[in-house]
Formats: sequence, C-alpha cells, structure tokens
Amino acid sequence: MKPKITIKIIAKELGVSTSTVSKALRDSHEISIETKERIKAYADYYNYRPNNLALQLRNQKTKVIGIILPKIVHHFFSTVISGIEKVANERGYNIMVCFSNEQQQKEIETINVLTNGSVDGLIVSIAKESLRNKELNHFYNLIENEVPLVLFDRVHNSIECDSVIVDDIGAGYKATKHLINIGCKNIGIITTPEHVTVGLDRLQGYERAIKETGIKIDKNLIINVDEDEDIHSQIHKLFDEKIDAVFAVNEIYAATAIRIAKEKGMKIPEELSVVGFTDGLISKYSSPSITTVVQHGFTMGEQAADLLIDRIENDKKERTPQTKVISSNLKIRESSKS
Amino acid sequence: MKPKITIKIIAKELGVSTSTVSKALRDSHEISIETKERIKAYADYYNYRPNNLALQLRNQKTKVIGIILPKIVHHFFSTVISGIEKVANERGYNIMVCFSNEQQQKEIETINVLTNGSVDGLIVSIAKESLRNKELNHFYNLIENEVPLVLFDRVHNSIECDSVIVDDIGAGYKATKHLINIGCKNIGIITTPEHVTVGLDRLQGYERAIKETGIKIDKNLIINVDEDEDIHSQIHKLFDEKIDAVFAVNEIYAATAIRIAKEKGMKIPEELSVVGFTDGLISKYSSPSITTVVQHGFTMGEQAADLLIDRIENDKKERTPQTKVISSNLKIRESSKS
DNA sequence: TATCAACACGAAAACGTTTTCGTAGCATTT
DNA sequence: AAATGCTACGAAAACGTTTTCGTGTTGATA
Repeated sequence: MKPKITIKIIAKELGVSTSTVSKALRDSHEISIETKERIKAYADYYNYRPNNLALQLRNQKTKVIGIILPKIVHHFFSTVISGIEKVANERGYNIMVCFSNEQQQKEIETINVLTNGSVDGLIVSIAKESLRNKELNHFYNLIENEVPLVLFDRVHNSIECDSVIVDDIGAGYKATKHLINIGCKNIGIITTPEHVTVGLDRLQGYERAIKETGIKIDKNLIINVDEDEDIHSQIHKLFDEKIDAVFAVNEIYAATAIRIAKEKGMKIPEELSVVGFTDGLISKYSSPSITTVVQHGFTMGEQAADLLIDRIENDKKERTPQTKVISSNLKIRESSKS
Repeated sequence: MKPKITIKIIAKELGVSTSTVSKALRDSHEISIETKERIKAYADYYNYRPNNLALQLRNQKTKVIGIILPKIVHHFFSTVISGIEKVANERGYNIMVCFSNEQQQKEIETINVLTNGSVDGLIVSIAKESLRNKELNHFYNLIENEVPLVLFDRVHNSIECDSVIVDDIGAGYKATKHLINIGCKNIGIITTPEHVTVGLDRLQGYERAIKETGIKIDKNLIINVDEDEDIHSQIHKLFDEKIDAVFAVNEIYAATAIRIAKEKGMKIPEELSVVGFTDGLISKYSSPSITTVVQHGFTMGEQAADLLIDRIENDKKERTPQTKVISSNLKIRESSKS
C-alpha cells in the first residue's frame, strides 16, 4: 500500500505547522484566507483524507458497531445484518461482523477482541452453546464494564441490556390459530430442543391456541428436533400420528414436512396444511409455496442498531434497558387452505 | 463505556515508566524479575488488555479486511462471507462488511471510507451499476495506490488485481451437457441481461454444448431477464416455445420456471427437466428438489481471503496478479431425470 | 509614544502503544 | 584507582489527528 499523504507532510511541504494545516482544512477563522486556500489547494491536489485510526484514537470512538452472530448462512440473520447496516450507515457507523459458530469459546474470544477498542458497542445474538450451558459471564462482564450492548432474537433475561425480540409466543399462537380457523383438528408441531428459547416460546403459543379450543395437548404431536441427528427421520415420526396440519418453527422443518407428506402421497393443502416460520426464499419459491410467520428481520436489525447507537451517543443519561418486541404476521400462501 | 486500564495508568500507580510496563508485559529481559512480576500481577488483576487502536496506529496495520458486496441477503454471498471469515480468523484478521446495494455511488463512498486507514485490504464483488456503466475508476485508483485488492465473482479484466471466479463457461457447458445427455432436445435458457458477465459466460457454455450436438441455436429459447420488470411474466414467454428442458442461471429463475411448468400441468422431470445454478436452500428443499450447479461460495471466500492476506503480508515482493478459477460441479437432484 | 486589541500562526499535549537510545549505579577487571 | 561491562530502568520519538494556549506582529487608540 502506498503511503498516504498526511497533515504532517502537507505542513512540511508548505512550510507551516500541522496545527495550521488542520485548522485550515477545517476552515478555521484563525487562519488567513490566503493560507487556507494554499493549503486546501495542496490537500485537494494530493487527495488528502484524514486517517481514520488517528481520529478514532484521538476521539476515543471508532464509529464501528460490532455484530456477533451464531452464523450467517441463514436468511434471517443476513436480513438482520442488512437492517443493522442500513441504520448504521445512515448514522455514520460501519459494521464489523463476526461469527460465534454457535460456540461459546469463540463467542468469548470475539467479544474480547472487539471490545479492545475496535468498536463502540455490540449487537449480539447468543450462541446456542452459551444458552445451553447457561454460561453467560462474558455478557455480565460487558454490562459490568458498561459496554453498549443490544441482544436480539436469542436473548437471556438475566442480562440487563437493550434487546429486540420477536413475539414468539404470539407468533406461535397466530400460526396455530390460523390452522384451527381453517378447520384443522390434529395439529402437529415441529420445534427445537427446549433450551432454545425461540422454539419454546413458539410451542407455548401453540399450546395456548390448542387449549383454547378445549382440546387436550397430545404430546405425540410435539416433535423436538435435535439438529445433531438426522432431521428427516425425526420429523418422519410425526407422520405416524393422525394429523391434518403441521406447524414448523422454521423454514427447513416446514419444507422437510412437505417433502415427507408428498412422499406419503398426502395432498397439500387438501389433506395437510403446513405453516412455517421465517419468511425466506424457501417458503416463497417452493411449490406449493408455504404459509409462514414473517419475521421482519430487517426491522429487527434497524431497531437494534437504533437502540445501540442511542445508547452509545447518550453515554451520560443512563436509560433503563429497553426491550422492543417485533410483532410478526402471517403470510398466507398455498400450503394452507383458506 | 467504562474507561479501560492503560499502560499509562499502570505506570503511574506502580511508580515506573510506561516503557518499563510495556517491556515487562512483553517479558523483556531488560526488566528485573521482581519488577516484571509486580507489573504482571497488577495488570492481571485489573484485566489489562492493550488498546487495539493504539496498536493499529503504531503498527500501521489494522488486521482488518474490508468486504464490499452488492447485497447480503443472498445465499451465495453469505456463503462467501463465511469462507472469508474462516480464513481471516485463522490468520488473525477481522472482517468489516459493507454493501454497495448494487449502486456505484455507494460503492465509491464505501471504498473511500474503508481505505482511510480502517482496513489493510479489500475483497469486493462489483456492483451491477458500475459494471453496466463501465465506470471503474474507483478501482483503478485502488490499484494506483497499491491497495491490496481481491475481486471475486463479479470481476472485470481491466482491473489488474487478484481475483477468484467461477468457471462460468464450463459450468454452463456442464449443465447443458447434462440435459443433452439425459435426452433433452429443446433446451431453453433463462439468463441475465448481457452486461452481467456471469450470465453471459453461462450462456456461452450453453451455446457451446448445444452447437456440439449439431443443433442450431434458437434465439427464442434464450430469455434475458430484466430484473426491473416482472420476472414471472418474462419467464412465462419461454413456455410458449416447445421445450423439454430449462437451464436457469440462478435458483430463483429455476424455481420460477418450475412453478410455471406446474401451473401448465407439465410433469417434472418427465416432461420438463430443470437445472439451476447456486446450490442454495431453495434448490435443496423445494419439491421436486432442483438439480443445480453448485458454486462453492465457501471455497471462493477462503481463496479470496488467502490471496488478499498473502498480498497484504508480502508487500515487498510484487507478485503478478493471480486469478483462481473455482470449478463448479453438478448436483443432480429430482428436477432432471437420470 | 506607550497601550491594547486583533490577527495569524506555532508549540505542545493528548489519545495508547512500542522501541531505540541513553545512563545511573554497581561490580568486575587491569 | 581508573577503565570497563552489566543490569535495570527512563526519556523521547513515532504513528496522525485535534485543540488549547501562548506569542510575535501589526495597526489603532489614548
């Protein structure tokens, strides 16, 4: 990389001091018009632009937001990034993206690296392993050190910080209610293991909707998918039961259910209605297209970024932590009869 | 954010100079064992970690790679990021991700911001608008200033830098050849406008495969999709022709083609075989699952990162620009008969 | 003519770190 | 007793900015 032109160089070449150059470039009244013009012309000609690192060190702020995600190859997360980036950009920030790969150790290391002065604050969705172990000390430390922090989607209420979440209970309720309304009687649910909060919440919404109809919850209709095992065969078990509808807590489970149903010769939506979660490309482009709970990842990202930047820029006024609940809505497509 | 402990503070508290503290923490032989232990104990107790900004300014390197993508909500690009991040991480770098949103102006601005000292090098996939306008001055400037740069996927051969590309011609050939081999006679292709190189290359591969069979290219079987218009209706026109196979240059075109075929009552793969591009989730989970050219985005990311970091760290020895061609292979699924 | 303000600029500190060089104090050698 | 060599540390510069404060020169005022 070619050395870049600096204020120092300009000062030396023009026979003035660095203070004069700095002031001239910022159009200070302290500098005479002629000098200003001379300096500006020179700077312009050599395409001077101030060095960011120097500014960051001096101003003690980086204008960078750190983002730590469990993974990125996932429609929801990339959508969130997109939302964060939009707001960050508008408010003069850049984003530095890292991944925990769902591993607690990498989450800890990444937090360490980023908080050594590289970023002004963090937006995080917690790794599964950390949630499972309930080992959240690295987050408590952030709070302790007053590092601006916003959690989203995968959060934990023992961590006192701003957060942005989906109304998962409400969403599970809405999805199930929709299936009930179109006349389904035996509704299975495909969800995550219990330590994943989002799956648990969606299940709660499901149970509430079912109970309202007076029907008893049938444990056999609840599948907790363990992602370390074969997904297909786990979901397959649900089809041993008599079902006329499936609520899946993500796109992939939904698509897999549809595939199994087709293999069994079940017609969709005539014999089986399916509702998924996350409005990604699979739901939109598979045939039949899949009715889903749309998760507004973009909005979540925007809100998270706004919360974080507000927090960063109002360091003085200690606001009590806020939780923004993003309500989701149902996008009805071909996989559920209307 | 709480003020962090610095070498200065340690020095003052312990009544020594900053040089002594710095040397002690780096275990220099210049410092007596007792002093070293005293300083280390203190630093440890207060959890001292060196400030990254200061190091970056002093070392004149950031250990950060800038990534500029046209968009992120796209399986291919997020896969590439994933690959870049993996290698970057292994080699001690972080990534700073920005988006051009396909706009030339934002691409220019982003490059400007990142090259003001925030990153050691750039990995970029060029925005459509820049390619269409053939306005690539901002890239020529990077070369001029010897900024380490790696382009991937959307590249341009007038820019003299390392690059990582897919063998799109070969891929188009392979996909078409497969359709010919399974007995298809009238193969349509759904591709992009001509200024998008990848689409053009894939079309070339298609044409080569067709010509090899002795059949003449039928212009009516070539659809150039303009993404500003309605995709569905443009693709629909292809079905006015007599076709028994479709090669689509991306997942979405493929899925759309399948949808239209189904609407028309055509059986897949019996009456129509479909091959897509990009091995994303749609292809995998739609039913029928879609035969695709798998694009190895992860590998591309890894290679790009390795090229860039090599370039950054061997600033002296001027290597001539390299181009890595990642060959793609066909993943045969249900949408093409075997 | 002495005083004072305005003008235009420079010196220096600050941000946090590393590294080169210098040196005080002591012990060893001639 | 003088010269030499270690040991253990400190001063200062460097990275590139911004900003506070000081100051020499000019011109106007009393």
